[in-house]
Amino acid sequence: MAVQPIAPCCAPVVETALSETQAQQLAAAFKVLADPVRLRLFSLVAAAPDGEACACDLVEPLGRSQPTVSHHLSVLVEAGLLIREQRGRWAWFRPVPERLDVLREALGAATATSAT
Amino acid sequence: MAVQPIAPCCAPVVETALSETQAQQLAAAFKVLADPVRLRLFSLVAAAPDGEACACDLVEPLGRSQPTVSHHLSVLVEAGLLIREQRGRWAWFRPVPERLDVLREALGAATATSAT
DNA sequence: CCGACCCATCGACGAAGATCAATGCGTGGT
DNA sequence: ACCACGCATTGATCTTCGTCGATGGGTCGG
Repeated sequence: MAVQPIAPCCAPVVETALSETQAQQLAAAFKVLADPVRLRLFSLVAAAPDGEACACDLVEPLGRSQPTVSHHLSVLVEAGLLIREQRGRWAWFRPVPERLDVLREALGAATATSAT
Repeated sequence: MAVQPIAPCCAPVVETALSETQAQQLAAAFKVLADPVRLRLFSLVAAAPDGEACACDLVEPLGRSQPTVSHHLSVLVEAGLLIREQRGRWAWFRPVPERLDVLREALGAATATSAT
Protein backbone atom coordinates (compact mmCIF):
# COMPACT_ATOMS: atom_id res chain seq x y z
CA MET A 1 0.00 0.00 0.00
CA ALA A 2 3.04 2.30 0.10
CA VAL A 3 2.55 3.21 3.72
CA GLN A 4 4.35 5.80 5.80
CA PRO A 5 4.58 6.01 9.58
CA ILE A 6 1.66 7.80 11.15
CA ALA A 7 3.00 11.14 12.33
CA PRO A 8 1.47 14.29 13.79
CA CYS A 9 0.66 16.66 10.99
CA CYS A 10 -1.99 19.15 11.84
CA ALA A 11 -4.41 20.83 14.17
CA PRO A 12 -7.90 19.40 14.61
CA VAL A 13 -9.87 19.25 11.38
CA VAL A 14 -12.76 21.22 12.82
CA GLU A 15 -10.61 24.21 13.75
CA THR A 16 -8.45 25.17 10.80
CA ALA A 17 -8.55 24.24 7.13
CA LEU A 18 -5.99 21.63 6.13
CA SER A 19 -3.32 22.27 3.56
CA GLU A 20 -3.00 19.84 0.70
CA THR A 21 0.10 18.24 2.26
CA GLN A 22 -1.52 17.91 5.66
CA ALA A 23 -4.60 16.37 4.10
CA GLN A 24 -2.51 13.83 2.21
CA GLN A 25 -0.69 12.75 5.36
CA LEU A 26 -3.86 12.50 7.40
CA ALA A 27 -5.68 10.63 4.66
CA ALA A 28 -2.81 8.16 4.42
CA ALA A 29 -3.04 7.58 8.16
CA PHE A 30 -6.77 6.96 8.04
CA LYS A 31 -6.34 4.72 5.02
CA VAL A 32 -4.36 2.31 7.16
CA LEU A 33 -7.38 1.87 9.41
CA ALA A 34 -9.86 1.89 6.54
CA ASP A 35 -9.75 -1.88 6.14
CA PRO A 36 -11.66 -4.40 8.24
CA VAL A 37 -8.87 -6.96 8.20
CA ARG A 38 -6.31 -4.49 9.48
CA LEU A 39 -8.70 -3.24 12.16
CA ARG A 40 -9.30 -6.75 13.39
CA LEU A 41 -5.60 -7.54 13.27
CA PHE A 42 -4.70 -4.53 15.36
CA SER A 43 -7.47 -5.14 17.86
CA LEU A 44 -6.53 -8.81 18.15
CA VAL A 45 -2.95 -7.89 18.98
CA ALA A 46 -3.91 -5.01 21.26
CA ALA A 47 -6.44 -7.08 23.16
CA ALA A 48 -4.16 -10.08 23.52
CA PRO A 49 -3.72 -11.19 27.14
CA ASP A 50 0.07 -10.78 27.15
CA GLY A 51 0.10 -7.60 25.11
CA GLU A 52 1.53 -9.45 22.16
CA ALA A 53 0.43 -12.01 19.62
CA CYS A 54 2.03 -14.55 17.29
CA ALA A 55 1.27 -14.32 13.59
CA CYS A 56 0.47 -18.01 13.64
CA ASP A 57 -2.55 -17.26 15.83
CA LEU A 58 -3.85 -14.47 13.61
CA VAL A 59 -4.45 -16.25 10.32
CA GLU A 60 -7.27 -18.53 11.29
CA PRO A 61 -9.60 -16.08 13.08
CA LEU A 62 -9.49 -13.72 10.12
CA GLY A 63 -10.53 -16.22 7.49
CA ARG A 64 -7.96 -14.95 5.00
CA SER A 65 -4.99 -16.62 3.43
CA GLN A 66 -1.62 -16.48 5.13
CA PRO A 67 -0.07 -14.13 2.50
CA THR A 68 -2.97 -11.73 2.90
CA VAL A 69 -2.58 -11.59 6.66
CA SER A 70 1.18 -11.16 6.30
CA HIS A 71 0.60 -8.30 3.89
CA HIS A 72 -1.74 -6.46 6.23
CA LEU A 73 0.61 -6.99 9.15
CA SER A 74 3.38 -5.37 7.12
CA VAL A 75 1.16 -2.37 6.46
CA LEU A 76 0.46 -1.98 10.15
CA VAL A 77 4.15 -2.29 10.99
CA GLU A 78 5.14 0.30 8.38
CA ALA A 79 2.52 2.64 9.77
CA GLY A 80 4.07 2.24 13.21
CA LEU A 81 0.93 0.75 14.72
CA LEU A 82 2.60 -2.61 15.37
CA ILE A 83 6.14 -3.68 16.19
CA ARG A 84 7.40 -6.93 14.76
CA GLU A 85 9.78 -9.12 16.73
CA GLN A 86 11.19 -12.31 15.30
CA ARG A 87 11.59 -15.22 17.73
CA GLY A 88 12.96 -18.28 16.06
CA ARG A 89 10.55 -19.12 13.30
CA TRP A 90 7.69 -17.16 14.81
CA ALA A 91 6.89 -13.51 14.37
CA TRP A 92 5.42 -11.72 17.37
CA PHE A 93 3.62 -8.41 17.27
CA ARG A 94 3.12 -5.75 19.90
CA PRO A 95 0.75 -2.77 19.56
CA VAL A 96 1.87 0.86 19.66
CA PRO A 97 -1.36 2.56 20.78
CA GLU A 98 0.33 5.96 21.07
CA ARG A 99 0.22 6.16 17.30
CA LEU A 100 -3.54 6.44 17.55
CA ASP A 101 -3.16 9.67 19.53
CA VAL A 102 -2.23 11.50 16.36
CA LEU A 103 -5.50 10.55 14.73
CA ARG A 104 -7.54 11.27 17.83
CA GLU A 105 -6.04 14.75 18.06
CA ALA A 106 -6.73 15.38 14.39
CA LEU A 107 -10.37 14.60 15.04
CA GLY A 108 -10.49 17.39 17.57
CA ALA A 109 -11.80 17.61 21.11
CA ALA A 110 -14.76 15.55 22.18
CA THR A 111 -18.14 17.13 21.59
CA ALA A 112 -20.12 18.04 24.68
CA THR A 113 -23.10 15.71 24.71
CA SER A 114 -25.39 17.07 27.41
CA ALA A 115 -23.94 20.49 28.11
CA THR A 116 -26.27 23.46 28.44
CA MET B 1 -18.61 5.00 -2.68
CA ALA B 2 -21.70 3.29 -1.29
CA VAL B 3 -21.45 5.09 2.02
CA GLN B 4 -23.46 4.55 5.17
CA PRO B 5 -23.94 6.96 8.07
CA ILE B 6 -21.18 6.80 10.62
CA ALA B 7 -22.69 5.13 13.67
CA PRO B 8 -21.35 3.85 16.98
CA CYS B 9 -20.40 0.22 16.63
CA CYS B 10 -17.89 -0.94 19.12
CA ALA B 11 -15.68 -0.53 22.13
CA PRO B 12 -12.18 0.93 21.71
CA VAL B 13 -10.00 -1.11 19.39
CA VAL B 14 -7.27 -1.49 21.97
CA GLU B 15 -9.56 -3.11 24.53
CA THR B 16 -11.55 -5.87 22.89
CA ALA B 17 -11.16 -7.68 19.60
CA LEU B 18 -13.55 -6.53 16.90
CA SER B 19 -16.07 -8.81 15.26
CA GLU B 20 -16.15 -8.99 11.51
CA THR B 21 -19.28 -6.85 11.35
CA GLN B 22 -17.91 -4.25 13.71
CA ALA B 23 -14.68 -4.10 11.75
CA GLN B 24 -16.57 -3.58 8.50
CA GLN B 25 -18.58 -0.70 9.94
CA LEU B 26 -15.55 0.95 11.49
CA ALA B 27 -13.49 0.51 8.33
CA ALA B 28 -16.26 2.09 6.29
CA ALA B 29 -16.28 5.05 8.63
CA PHE B 30 -12.53 5.53 8.39
CA LYS B 31 -12.69 5.12 4.63
CA VAL B 32 -14.75 8.28 4.39
CA LEU B 33 -11.89 10.22 5.95
CA ALA B 34 -9.21 8.34 4.04
CA ASP B 35 -9.20 10.81 1.18
CA PRO B 36 -7.35 14.13 1.12
CA VAL B 37 -10.07 15.91 -0.85
CA ARG B 38 -12.79 14.89 1.60
CA LEU B 39 -10.62 15.86 4.57
CA ARG B 40 -10.00 19.29 3.12
CA LEU B 41 -13.67 19.68 2.25
CA PHE B 42 -14.78 18.88 5.75
CA SER B 43 -12.16 21.10 7.35
CA LEU B 44 -13.02 23.95 4.99
CA VAL B 45 -16.68 23.75 5.97
CA ALA B 46 -15.95 23.21 9.66
CA ALA B 47 -13.51 26.11 9.84
CA ALA B 48 -15.72 28.47 7.87
CA PRO B 49 -16.39 31.74 9.73
CA ASP B 50 -20.18 31.34 9.75
CA GLY B 51 -20.15 27.63 10.43
CA GLU B 52 -21.32 26.93 6.93
CA ALA B 53 -19.96 27.12 3.41
CA CYS B 54 -21.33 27.37 -0.12
CA ALA B 55 -20.34 24.71 -2.62
CA CYS B 56 -19.42 27.46 -5.03
CA ASP B 57 -16.58 28.47 -2.72
CA LEU B 58 -15.23 24.94 -2.35
CA VAL B 59 -14.37 24.02 -5.92
CA GLU B 60 -11.57 26.44 -6.57
CA PRO B 61 -9.41 25.92 -3.44
CA LEU B 62 -9.38 22.16 -4.01
CA GLY B 63 -8.11 22.25 -7.57
CA ARG B 64 -10.54 19.57 -8.68
CA SER B 65 -13.37 19.63 -11.15
CA GLN B 66 -16.86 20.57 -10.05
CA PRO B 67 -18.26 17.04 -10.49
CA THR B 68 -15.46 15.63 -8.36
CA VAL B 69 -16.11 18.07 -5.54
CA SER B 70 -19.84 17.41 -5.78
CA HIS B 71 -19.17 13.69 -5.54
CA HIS B 72 -17.05 14.01 -2.41
CA LEU B 73 -19.58 16.32 -0.82
CA SER B 74 -22.25 13.68 -1.39
CA VAL B 75 -20.07 11.09 0.32
CA LEU B 76 -19.62 13.34 3.33
CA VAL B 77 -23.37 14.02 3.47
CA GLU B 78 -24.25 10.32 3.26
CA ALA B 79 -21.80 9.62 6.06
CA GLY B 80 -23.57 12.23 8.16
CA LEU B 81 -20.49 14.42 8.48
CA LEU B 82 -22.10 17.26 6.55
CA ILE B 83 -25.66 18.52 6.17
CA ARG B 84 -26.73 19.92 2.84
CA GLU B 85 -29.16 22.80 2.59
CA GLN B 86 -30.39 24.15 -0.71
CA ARG B 87 -30.85 27.93 -0.95
CA GLY B 88 -32.01 29.01 -4.36
CA ARG B 89 -29.37 27.83 -6.77
CA TRP B 90 -26.72 27.48 -4.10
CA ALA B 91 -26.00 24.49 -1.90
CA TRP B 92 -24.81 25.24 1.61
CA PHE B 93 -23.11 22.79 3.91
CA ARG B 94 -22.84 22.66 7.68
CA PRO B 95 -20.55 20.29 9.63
CA VAL B 96 -21.78 17.67 12.09
CA PRO B 97 -18.69 17.28 14.28
CA GLU B 98 -20.48 14.94 16.69
CA ARG B 99 -20.13 12.23 14.10
CA LEU B 100 -16.40 12.31 14.74
CA ASP B 101 -17.00 11.27 18.35
CA VAL B 102 -17.76 7.75 17.23
CA LEU B 103 -14.36 7.43 15.60
CA ARG B 104 -12.57 9.06 18.51
CA GLU B 105 -14.16 6.62 20.93
CA ALA B 106 -13.24 3.69 18.75
CA LEU B 107 -9.63 4.82 18.92
CA GLY B 108 -9.76 4.49 22.68
CA ALA B 109 -8.69 6.77 25.51
CA ALA B 110 -5.76 9.09 25.07
CA THR B 111 -2.38 7.65 25.96
CA ALA B 112 -0.62 9.26 28.91
CA THR B 113 2.40 11.01 27.47
CA SER B 114 4.39 12.23 30.48
CA ALA B 115 2.65 10.59 33.39
CA THR B 116 4.73 8.96 36.12
C1' DC C 1 -39.27 33.47 -22.26
C1' DC C 2 -34.62 32.93 -22.68
C1' DG C 3 -30.07 32.65 -21.31
C1' DA C 4 -26.73 32.42 -17.55
C1' DC C 5 -25.65 30.21 -13.49
C1' DC C 6 -25.18 26.38 -9.89
C1' DC C 7 -25.14 21.86 -9.03
C1' DA C 8 -26.13 16.71 -9.46
C1' DT C 9 -25.93 12.70 -12.37
C1' DC C 10 -24.10 9.65 -15.97
C1' DG C 11 -20.64 7.12 -18.41
C1' DA C 12 -16.02 6.05 -19.01
C1' DC C 13 -11.29 5.69 -17.96
C1' DG C 14 -7.13 4.80 -15.16
C1' DA C 15 -4.96 4.03 -10.77
C1' DA C 16 -4.87 1.81 -6.45
C1' DG C 17 -5.63 -1.90 -3.54
C1' DA C 18 -7.27 -6.53 -1.66
C1' DT C 19 -6.78 -11.19 -2.45
C1' DC C 20 -4.75 -15.73 -3.42
C1' DA C 21 -1.64 -19.62 -5.38
C1' DA C 22 2.96 -20.47 -5.94
C1' DT C 23 7.46 -19.84 -4.49
C1' DG C 24 11.54 -18.66 -1.71
C1' DC C 25 14.03 -18.10 2.64
C1' DG C 26 15.21 -18.93 7.49
C1' DT C 27 14.76 -21.78 11.55
C1' DG C 28 14.49 -25.87 14.23
C1' DG C 29 13.86 -30.67 15.04
C1' DT C 30 15.37 -35.51 13.83
C1' DA D 1 22.00 -33.61 6.02
C1' DC D 2 17.31 -33.55 5.54
C1' DC D 3 12.70 -32.25 6.10
C1' DA D 4 8.84 -29.87 8.30
C1' DC D 5 7.40 -25.52 9.70
C1' DG D 6 6.45 -20.32 9.81
C1' DC D 7 6.47 -16.41 7.30
C1' DA D 8 7.66 -13.02 3.50
C1' DT D 9 7.68 -12.13 -1.41
C1' DT D 10 6.21 -12.51 -6.12
C1' DG D 11 2.99 -12.37 -9.91
C1' DA D 12 -1.53 -12.17 -11.45
C1' DT D 13 -6.47 -11.14 -11.09
C1' DC D 14 -10.50 -8.63 -9.85
C1' DT D 15 -12.75 -5.11 -7.54
C1' DT D 16 -13.07 -0.48 -5.81
C1' DC D 17 -12.43 4.23 -6.16
C1' DG D 18 -11.03 8.93 -7.75
C1' DT D 19 -11.38 11.71 -11.63
C1' DC D 20 -13.24 14.22 -15.55
C1' DG D 21 -16.19 15.58 -19.76
C1' DA D 22 -20.69 15.77 -21.08
C1' DT D 23 -25.31 16.27 -19.91
C1' DG D 24 -29.62 17.41 -17.44
C1' DG D 25 -32.52 19.64 -14.04
C1' DG D 26 -33.56 23.75 -11.26
C1' DT D 27 -33.27 28.74 -10.24
C1' DC D 28 -32.70 33.53 -10.93
C1' DG D 29 -32.27 37.89 -13.80
C1' DG D 30 -33.46 40.45 -17.85
